[in-house]
Amino acid sequence: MGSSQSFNLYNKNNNYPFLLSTLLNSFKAYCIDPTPKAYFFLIKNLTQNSNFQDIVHVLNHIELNEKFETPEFMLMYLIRFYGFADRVQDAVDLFYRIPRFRCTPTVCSLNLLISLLCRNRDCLKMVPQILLKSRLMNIRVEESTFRVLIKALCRIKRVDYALRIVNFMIEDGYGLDVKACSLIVSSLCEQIDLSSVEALVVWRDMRKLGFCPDVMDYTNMIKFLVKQGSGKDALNILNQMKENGVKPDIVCYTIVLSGIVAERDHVKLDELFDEMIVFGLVPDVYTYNVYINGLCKQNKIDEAREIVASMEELGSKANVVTYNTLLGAVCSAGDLNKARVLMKEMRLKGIGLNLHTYRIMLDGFIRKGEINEACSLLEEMLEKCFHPRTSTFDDIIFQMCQKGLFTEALVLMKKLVAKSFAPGARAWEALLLNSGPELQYSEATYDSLIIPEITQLSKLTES
DNA sequence: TTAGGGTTAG
Repeated sequence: MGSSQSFNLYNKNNNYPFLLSTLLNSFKAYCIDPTPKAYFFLIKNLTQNSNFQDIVHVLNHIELNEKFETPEFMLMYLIRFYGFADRVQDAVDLFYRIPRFRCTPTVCSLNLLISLLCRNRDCLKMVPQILLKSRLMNIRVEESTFRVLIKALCRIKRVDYALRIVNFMIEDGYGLDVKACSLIVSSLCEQIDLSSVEALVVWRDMRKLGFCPDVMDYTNMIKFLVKQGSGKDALNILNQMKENGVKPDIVCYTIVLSGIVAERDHVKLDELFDEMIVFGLVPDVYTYNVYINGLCKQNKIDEAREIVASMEELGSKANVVTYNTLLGAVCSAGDLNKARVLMKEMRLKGIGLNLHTYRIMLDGFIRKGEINEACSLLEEMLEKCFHPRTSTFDDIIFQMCQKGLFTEALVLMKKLVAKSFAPGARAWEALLLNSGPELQYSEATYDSLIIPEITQLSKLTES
């Protein structure tokens, strides 16, 4: 589109695109040569309008008709532009062509090109070739280049290769790249297939290479281990940290504590919490939430409530997570009265209920067969545009039908379908099974409610 | 030296 437009604007005398000939003419009028800056202005204008064709003309012109050394940043600007416009081949071609603009390419262009190629799995294959060719172009590869590669390898989940590059760098006399090591640790959490054992090997190898992790590195490592369910390993890393004179902070402790809670090591939980206090760290709402969760897992709900009271006295306000934790415990203990009190408390404190609050409460009410409350909660939830689980609909409708609340169940069903929610087979089955003659609803109800409902549902499930 | 990084949920 842009090309046909610019074609009309071509100057008939010199066959240059309009903007280029305008630039050349205005400089000619003052009897001076166009400067690289002027070309850069032109190029920026053309990229803003994605005028690819005219860019080609301008580049050809600079290459063939100008004498100045083109500043590298100008060409880098274009390489980046091509990269982000998904014209990777153009970016690569321009990179190889840099010397023809009387410009000496540096590692900056190389790093830029590699980072662009690393954005895409297919383009990544071009990287080795580029690295080889860049040597012929006399570009000196730097630590920064390796870092770009390491980042890319971490992103495509090849920590092993990333670590190999770290090793190559050391063999090549670059020394240990601390930033690269940090990069590797911080990418651990995104490595889905990596086991905690493998991660610990990577960690140990880097330590052997002389890597001195900082708080952030330790925290990332601990986070990974906890995520993998290795709370004990996380605790070991915390101890390593202390031995190495790096002070764990509240975030660090909070993550380890959550790992300990997950392992249900309640003795250790108390020990570590106390240790943290002794070290002078002040727990915040995150820490308290983890601790409260630990207490709830032990069914110590009253103790948990005491903690909530005391944490508020100490200045950290309970939040929706605190209450969801308590509600979850109370509901699974089947103590709906306590749950009702807690909900009231939340509303009084102005703590907004979130998706999880509703899900926890609904599960609690449904399990106890409190269908009326479940229904009004469901309505409230839908008004706030939170999505209940399909099984929740099914449970409610199933129980309504069992209690003979057939008409109510149909009304609810209608509401749900109108909101494009698709209840599961169990809900429909319950409705249909209850539509026997003993329930004595009219044929008109059947025709006006059930049939259209089923028709709509089948459409929903098809799409 | 600073921030960043952290909490619940079948």
